[in-house]
Amino acid sequence: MKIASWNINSVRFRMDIVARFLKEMAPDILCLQETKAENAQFPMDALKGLGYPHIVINGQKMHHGVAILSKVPLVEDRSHDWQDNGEARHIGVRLPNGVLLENVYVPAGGDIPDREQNPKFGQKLDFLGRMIDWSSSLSEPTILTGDFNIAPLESDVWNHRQLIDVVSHTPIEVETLARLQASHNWVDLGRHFVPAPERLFTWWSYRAKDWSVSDRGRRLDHMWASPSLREQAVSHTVHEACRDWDKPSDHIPIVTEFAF
DNA sequence: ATGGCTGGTAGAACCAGA
Repeated sequence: MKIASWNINSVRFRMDIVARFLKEMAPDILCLQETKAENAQFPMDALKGLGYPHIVINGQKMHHGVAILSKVPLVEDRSHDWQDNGEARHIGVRLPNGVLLENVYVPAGGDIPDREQNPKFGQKLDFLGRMIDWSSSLSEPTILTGDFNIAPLESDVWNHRQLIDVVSHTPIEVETLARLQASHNWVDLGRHFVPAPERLFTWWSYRAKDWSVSDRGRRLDHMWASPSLREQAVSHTVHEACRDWDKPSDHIPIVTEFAF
């Protein structure tokens, strides 16, 4: 089973590349973040028509929003409000084999890496704190994927020294993400298959003149699994070509294949 | 030269992303 995750930055605006990705890569499941659509606006029929009849969504007006598209039945869908303000940033399901799949969109955290000056940064850390509480009591095999908005390792950014004070790579964020990882001994499948310090990015700013020439990327999107699932993960790939498709997202899709 | 852009929404000299 191939499970993909992609911050799509508006699912309606990017239906063409979503369709292209589903046709070319044919994942069994695609987790989307930043769908930017209310539930009533979600392109349900078009996506079902592409061979993904099982769809769960958690959307809101204008911002955020997550969804899971699947070829296989999904059960027990529910969402956690780790942001504690009603924002649509999580949806989770159980797969036919019993494995839990959790799709999360961690808040970006604003510009200034300081709780006092920038409440959004505090919200981001608090969001992760609630995830740690949840993760610490997990007892079932689980896949946690999505846009974590943190690049934890030095080799997860184009320049560690230049980004050390930039939100997404600051020490407090990296430490907090490490506590989340330790709370369930999560396996970081990206680095399981592409060990540091090999280059591995999933996001490039829209502002670069040519994203691939400057290559100022960060690894913000992740696929984590419970330790009991480690041996069932068979590959992990990121699809940089999608960053050059028409009207691209600033994130690229990541795909993990599991032997189930 | 990490903001130089982007989408959604309103109809902004906007907001948020990261």
